[in-house]
Amino acid sequence: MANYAGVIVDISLEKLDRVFDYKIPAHLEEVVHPGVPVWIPFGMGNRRIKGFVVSLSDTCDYEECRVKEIIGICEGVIPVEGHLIELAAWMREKYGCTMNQAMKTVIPVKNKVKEQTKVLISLNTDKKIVENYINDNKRCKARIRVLQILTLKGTLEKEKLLEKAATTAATLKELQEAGLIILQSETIYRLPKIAREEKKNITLNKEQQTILDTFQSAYTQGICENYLIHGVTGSGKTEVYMGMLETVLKAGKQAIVLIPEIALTFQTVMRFYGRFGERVSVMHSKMSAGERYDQMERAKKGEISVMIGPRSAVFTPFSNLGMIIIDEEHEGSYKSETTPKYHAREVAKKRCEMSGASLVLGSATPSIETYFKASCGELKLLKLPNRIGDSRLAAVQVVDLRKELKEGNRSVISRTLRTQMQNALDKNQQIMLFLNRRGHTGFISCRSCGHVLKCPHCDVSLTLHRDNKMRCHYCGYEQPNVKNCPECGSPYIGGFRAGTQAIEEVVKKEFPQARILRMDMDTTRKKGSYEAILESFAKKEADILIGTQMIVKGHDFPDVTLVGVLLADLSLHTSDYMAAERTFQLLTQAVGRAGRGKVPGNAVIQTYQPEHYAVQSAASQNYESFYELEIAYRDLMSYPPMSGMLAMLLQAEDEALLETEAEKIKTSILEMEIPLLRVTGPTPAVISKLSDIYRRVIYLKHEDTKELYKVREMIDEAVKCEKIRKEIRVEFDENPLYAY
DNA sequence: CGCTTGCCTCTC
DNA sequence: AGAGGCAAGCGT
Repeated sequence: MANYAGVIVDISLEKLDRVFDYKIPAHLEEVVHPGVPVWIPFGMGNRRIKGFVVSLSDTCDYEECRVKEIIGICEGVIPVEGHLIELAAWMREKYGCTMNQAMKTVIPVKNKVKEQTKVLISLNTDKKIVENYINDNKRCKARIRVLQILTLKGTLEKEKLLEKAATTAATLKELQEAGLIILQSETIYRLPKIAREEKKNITLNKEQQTILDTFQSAYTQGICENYLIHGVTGSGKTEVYMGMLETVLKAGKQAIVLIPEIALTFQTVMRFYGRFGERVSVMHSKMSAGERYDQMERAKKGEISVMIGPRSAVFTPFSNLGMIIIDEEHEGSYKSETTPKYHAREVAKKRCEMSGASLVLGSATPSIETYFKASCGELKLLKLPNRIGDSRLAAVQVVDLRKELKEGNRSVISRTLRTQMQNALDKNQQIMLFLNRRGHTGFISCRSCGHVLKCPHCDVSLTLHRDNKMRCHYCGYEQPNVKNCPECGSPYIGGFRAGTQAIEEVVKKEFPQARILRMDMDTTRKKGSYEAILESFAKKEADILIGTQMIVKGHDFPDVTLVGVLLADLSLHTSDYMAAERTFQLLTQAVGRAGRGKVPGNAVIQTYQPEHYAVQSAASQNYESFYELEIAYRDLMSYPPMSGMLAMLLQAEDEALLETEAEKIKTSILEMEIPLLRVTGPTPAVISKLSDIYRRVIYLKHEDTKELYKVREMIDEAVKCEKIRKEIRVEFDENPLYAY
């Protein structure tokens, strides 16, 4: 029996980021294991602090007489088994955070958060009594409206009912007192109980079945492989996931399904729920910590076998994990923005490795990194090249906006797009217009020839700053702004200013008879409005939906036959190396929205750079051709995945100090004399000043990520022994998704 | 001369 | 993080 426990204290501080030994009192011997949260006396005052047991031992390396005893087990925190502790240790190494930070990400902690509930209202009596009541109380118009709606719809949410009946809570109270309706509170995350009718036998097509067979035969032989399912939009990946899940569940194991944003794929969730019923649980991204905790607890207790959720669901404490599925694996939301800046894909891979589970990645547009791994054989590539049923991929046309301008059309809508829109409207079909705007990173491009000003050293777009200078955010290169295009001399060169509002106005003017919905940050600010807009569009209450990225994902609209991408260039020139990849993904997903039903779809991509390979490959829906060109670019420029990249963000209030210290840090890195290490910067970050704190970035590149970790270690050490002024805050990010 | 005040150290 | 230790700062 172990006498001592190694404990990590719940204080996120580098100096305390180590294991402390504690005695295990006899009465706790049975319950103290690695992963168990405990109360411990800490410091001179013996204040009661939370800690996590990470190891057990018979001896201790510390003066026996000074070792204190564990007070007790900490309730309200789910203890996890050793695997997750190991995972936390791995995260500490990989992402350079403290053990405590890693533990906190891995272990679900209960916070006292007010329980979010919604009130459901339904009729209490049979229709006769209601009818009588209506007849007896003809004057009470509001009450009658409420009753009529309820007779029609059954159960409704309080807010919705009030809105529909155009009345207030007072009416409901009176009805409740009269005993005609019942109000019941329900925790908001609980999914509506839906009929299991969806459990109809789904027949897989040949391609789907082949993939499933491959998986099954390996799985039943106990071989756990990692897979990438590359399936075009609408190829029925979800059905394959379901088949795989069934195999895993049959083997008595549990599975985690990661999806980018729960709200976006509500339909998908319902399908899983319909098929596996009570064994499934869901974690909302909007769920409170307490609600997430409840779900985690259910998982720990073994009440459920499948957890569906966003990136944090990767830590679901299943003890017998058989598989992790990551749907839309290319999505950026799988990477955490806060320390530890982990990528769910990497964590999932590690977790699968540890518990002998299979990893299944799926996407229509896999990230370059993943596809690269697949081509190296690290992942087994499975393909679904065709859509299911008789729906076909949309026919895509690329419109050259330079030509359009030359021929006198200065509208945001090209003549081709206008004609197609008119066609669709005439046929009573729906249209989606998509503006792939991302931030206002002010790149400069030529309207005449499409030329974009780029950094001669880094091959990313230069960004225009207020001082009218153009800068590269990787290396700090700068040059004055230009008046004429350096390629063709045209004066029509400048930045873009386009918003969904402006476009809505243009469309209104051109198609006054069409009903238009707009979806962007402004119109979706209010809670629930996001779903409301999509629902309204699905019900065909509008002909045209105009929106940003958010309209591309999830949700099938079978009546959408035309998709227009208004300005493909917008995402093409965000100033980082992933711009082309992101553009290709967005365009492919956008184009994939068209023709999901029986009528074949059309798509129009408008751009000033029709020859760009991201545009070309998206138009021809050819992932492989895009990949080949993109990986060559990454290779040439030593960007990930061909090389490891580490962003180092330096922040301070004093700009001058920051500048000198940043230079010093760079020098000290260079003094390490790591062969083949490339260091760029320091350069002002994209957001060079944030709430009065100045920001500089240094980028490090090396083929071997271990060399980059060495640099990080050196800097961490320098921070610890204050070789780096403590006014400077240092933060690291491995393979950053966006430029800092 | 003694008491407040702010930095430094240590925490099993 | 937070409590105790210790030396510089200030008031009687």
